Amino acid sequence: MWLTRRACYGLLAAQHLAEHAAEGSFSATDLAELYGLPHEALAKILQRLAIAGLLMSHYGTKGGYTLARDPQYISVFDVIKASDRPRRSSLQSERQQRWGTGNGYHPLRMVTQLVEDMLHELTIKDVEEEASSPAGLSRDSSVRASQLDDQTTRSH
Amino acid sequence: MWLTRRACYGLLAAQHLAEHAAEGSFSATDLAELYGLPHEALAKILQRLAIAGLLMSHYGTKGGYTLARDPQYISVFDVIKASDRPRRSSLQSERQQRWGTGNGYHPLRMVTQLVEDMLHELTIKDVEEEASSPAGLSRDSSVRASQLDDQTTRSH
DNA sequence: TTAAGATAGTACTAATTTGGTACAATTTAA
DNA sequence: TTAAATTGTACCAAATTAGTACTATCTTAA
Repeated sequence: MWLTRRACYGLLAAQHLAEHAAEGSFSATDLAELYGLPHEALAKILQRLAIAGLLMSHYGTKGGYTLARDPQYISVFDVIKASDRPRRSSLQSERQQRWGTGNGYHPLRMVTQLVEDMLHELTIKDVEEEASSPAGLSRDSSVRASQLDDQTTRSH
Repeated sequence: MWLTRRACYGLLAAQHLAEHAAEGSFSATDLAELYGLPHEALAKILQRLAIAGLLMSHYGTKGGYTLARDPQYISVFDVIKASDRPRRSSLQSERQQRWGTGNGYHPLRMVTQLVEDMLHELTIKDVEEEASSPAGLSRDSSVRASQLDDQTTRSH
């Protein structure tokens, strides 16, 4: 519905690196072949993830990318944002002033904020665990639990 | 970050109609002038919301739009979807087959599903209440609570 | 009955974003 | 030194999105 292709590539790569962390680094070529993705496009996204500090890049013949830190400390939000990064063009700023953090129009701010908070709490580890168990959505994830406790202060 | 302009317009209109429900109907012209939005563009979105059954349209000189049902029964997801509606073109279907409900690539499905579920439970009433009280995000909303209970089957 | 003001619907154009490619430079390991 | 990898930039094509114009239809009020 709303995930861009680039965000998908980024999440896919992050998830793969998390799942196969034991096997060392994977190059852009490796990942492109594994998932049938366009090589150059994927490479550019991996670069962005590396610049954002989410991946570590390794030059040279046996180089490639590995996760920069533990999957549970990499949020889905970070990956999406880094993958889609160069979205800060001329009009975007004007748009942000009117719809984003700016004044007026709170209702929209609320909606975006809510989604962003959720994506912020969701980690690559959660995604990777989900990918392993093909059943319904995550069972144990403390993710939404903690988020919930933050926002709904109801007696329980 | 991800809300389209049309979705913003739609949410804005829905929120306004919810907040000023007592004042009767508002025409596209009314809303466009109130918020400084392009008239024709807004009108088209209001039409879509009406077609989707979220708004009721009233012809004639003193016509306009009103909410079709109580704000607490209109989800943000519905409004966004109706506002952006004609997104079912050729490539979209191919894209959905690869990234959506289709096979492989679960991790992405999980993320989108999670967000959609949240937007599904979030209602215009929640948004409207938030707009009224400029404090932090909603306190009482049973929204995420129910969602949580659905998805995390942990002993409690 | 008529005119005004509103929605309904279609077609079209422009702008922006997105997806993808190409290529040169740099770095590392064998 | 050479091959294989990342880095970085520039660019193009396609798709989506935003917006405009115009006509038809309907309802109310004068």
